[in-house]
Amino acid sequence: MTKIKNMEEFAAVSGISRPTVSKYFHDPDSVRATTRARIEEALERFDYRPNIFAVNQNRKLTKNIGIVVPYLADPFFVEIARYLEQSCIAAGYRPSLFSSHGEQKLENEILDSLRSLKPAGVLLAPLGRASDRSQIEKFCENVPTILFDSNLEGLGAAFVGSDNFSFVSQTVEYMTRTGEPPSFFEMRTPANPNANKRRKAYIEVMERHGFEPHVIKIDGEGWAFEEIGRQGAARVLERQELKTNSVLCSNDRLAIGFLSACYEQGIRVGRTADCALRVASNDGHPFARFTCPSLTTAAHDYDNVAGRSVETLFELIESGGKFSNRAETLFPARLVLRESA
Amino acid sequence: MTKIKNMEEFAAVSGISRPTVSKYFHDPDSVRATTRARIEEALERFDYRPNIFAVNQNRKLTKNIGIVVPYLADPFFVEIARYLEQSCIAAGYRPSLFSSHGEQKLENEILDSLRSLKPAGVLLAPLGRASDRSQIEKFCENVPTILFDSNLEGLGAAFVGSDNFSFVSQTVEYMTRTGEPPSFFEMRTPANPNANKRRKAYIEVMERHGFEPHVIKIDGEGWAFEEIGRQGAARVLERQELKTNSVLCSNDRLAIGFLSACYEQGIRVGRTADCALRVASNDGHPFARFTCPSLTTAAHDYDNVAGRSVETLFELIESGGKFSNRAETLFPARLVLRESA
DNA sequence: ATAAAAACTTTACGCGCGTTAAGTTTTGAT
DNA sequence: ATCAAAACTTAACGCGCGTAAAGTTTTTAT
Repeated sequence: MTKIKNMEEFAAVSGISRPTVSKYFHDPDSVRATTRARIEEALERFDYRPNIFAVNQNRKLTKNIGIVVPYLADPFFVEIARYLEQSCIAAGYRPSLFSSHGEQKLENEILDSLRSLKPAGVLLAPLGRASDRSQIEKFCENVPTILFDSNLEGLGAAFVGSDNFSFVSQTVEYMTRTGEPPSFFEMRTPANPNANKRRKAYIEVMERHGFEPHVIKIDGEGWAFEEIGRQGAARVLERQELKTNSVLCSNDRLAIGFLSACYEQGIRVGRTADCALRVASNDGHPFARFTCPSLTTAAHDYDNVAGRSVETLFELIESGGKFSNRAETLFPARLVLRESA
Repeated sequence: MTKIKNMEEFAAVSGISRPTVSKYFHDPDSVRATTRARIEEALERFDYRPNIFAVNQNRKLTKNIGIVVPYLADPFFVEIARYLEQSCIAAGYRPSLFSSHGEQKLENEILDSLRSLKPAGVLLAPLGRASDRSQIEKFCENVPTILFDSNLEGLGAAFVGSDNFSFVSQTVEYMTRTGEPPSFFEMRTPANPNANKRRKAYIEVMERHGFEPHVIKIDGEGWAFEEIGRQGAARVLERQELKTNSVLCSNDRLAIGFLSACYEQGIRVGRTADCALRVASNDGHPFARFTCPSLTTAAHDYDNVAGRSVETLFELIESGGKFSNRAETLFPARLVLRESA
């Protein structure tokens, strides 16, 4: 069996002309059934596939899709990325995964190298506060981009994410209904715009129920949320800054740190009578099941956020890269009751 | 300012001929200093960069490097991947990150799509037991590949990983020195060859110290180690199958599940007198700091494993893709003492 | 059966760059 | 100043494929 070097040779052994073979690889349904059969039969005898570099050089639009997440060490983004990758592959695209690892410089570099990939579209979960807004703006002008998870107002052709109000209202209402109203535990300078929306939602829901909001802001920079949460919680607990026996953490990774601090100080967390504190949180982190105690949390609707993101991107690509108006789709959270609250 | 379309135009505005410009982009030091200066000056005035598809089509060897990990939801691999990515970029290569997500089908697909990327080299952490050995073998014949983390005997040009004996001997010796000898807690059918080496090391070290080894094998398939560990531990604890008050988990993710089960059953874990059980583990998982109690573990030497892997790959690339013999480099573990043991 | 439409074939050019060959200029050592 | 080596320039071909144009065959509709 001779090695097939290029489409010319493959066309020869399949008995079909090269332009038709080229058409087939672009879209198998664009050729006659009998032709398709002959090509596919040849495809089984010889393992040929078009040189993607040559293909991408000559097509105006590649089949590449960029997936950018801010922090891959967060299993939440890994989950989302996995779903996005597979949806892209299923639709015949070639996804490439990138993580900004929490750094603006890296995010910019990724956008830069993404540009040269001439992608059909990009799914971008930006860093948020640390993002270089002007760079992302420029990027979105040239490349069809859907923002997800973290919304940068006005940027990208559309945004798909979670409804932060839904997260917080569910957790706050659950906690107040079954116990004392919670304090809100967050970073002083959150990395992510979702955090601000969650704080606002907390205040609004608390006031609506006639409770006085109590926001605890802890110091810390960067994306090492667990450690920041642990140290912040340690201080808060030592100084007894909690007004009630109930805490709502802005996100699960802070909560993981919080629970760690509680354990270290011998403070028993849970909803049972023998516990001194209840802790709930937001995100539905994959590890929330394994904290001690297991973490009550309002979970992202992973499947819908990821699914809608790719759907929207495909629509965008088919629309030629532009939408007439920028839609924002928000999915509500699903409250997951566990032992911590 | 006119837009530069291709190298021809860029050569024109820089006043240098296209072949020389091409040479510059291949290696800036290969042209005369004055020439380099003129090109770089033009580079500042116009933002041009070579079309990577055209470049890759024509170069025998691309500057692409594939990084494949078995399970990205494990932050351990994210850490390694981050280091590998940055080393590749620093060396002028373009890394692409892939995760097999624990599935053989995906691992094979990744190798397949990697082939068409014509990479200069690949850093592959295989699934292990779930890997399709023959597929990986074929792949390694055609693409310069360094295996890391998980060794498949004889495959790849070299292997870089951790010395499992060092992990287990340190943890076992520490535990026996400061308390009772541990039972070994692992999956009956581990996903990874490292697990087997750890078991063997456990048995050897125990026997060397005159203790009877006690291996506890729990059921469970797949890569959801935390949940497998939790359920397995729950059974073990209920049936009181432990011979001593001391457990060594094969890896940190199992240990996270183990600690979770202990907490659920009200079993206090730690090295202090008021604790019923000591639990240690292996890997140095980024979350091990935040378990309750914090997890004593033998940590991978991340930096060295990652650093040596890329170094070896670069050597391999420079050697033309073949080594005369297949070296296996193992780095010892670093024992991290925390509260759990 | 017949004509129009659809799908195909052949031919040929272009994409952007790597690379080579032959000739020219610059460099640096003597 | 002299000359060989080094670095450059011009010219040209090739990579593998997209794609367009013109002509031919097959399909579909009437």
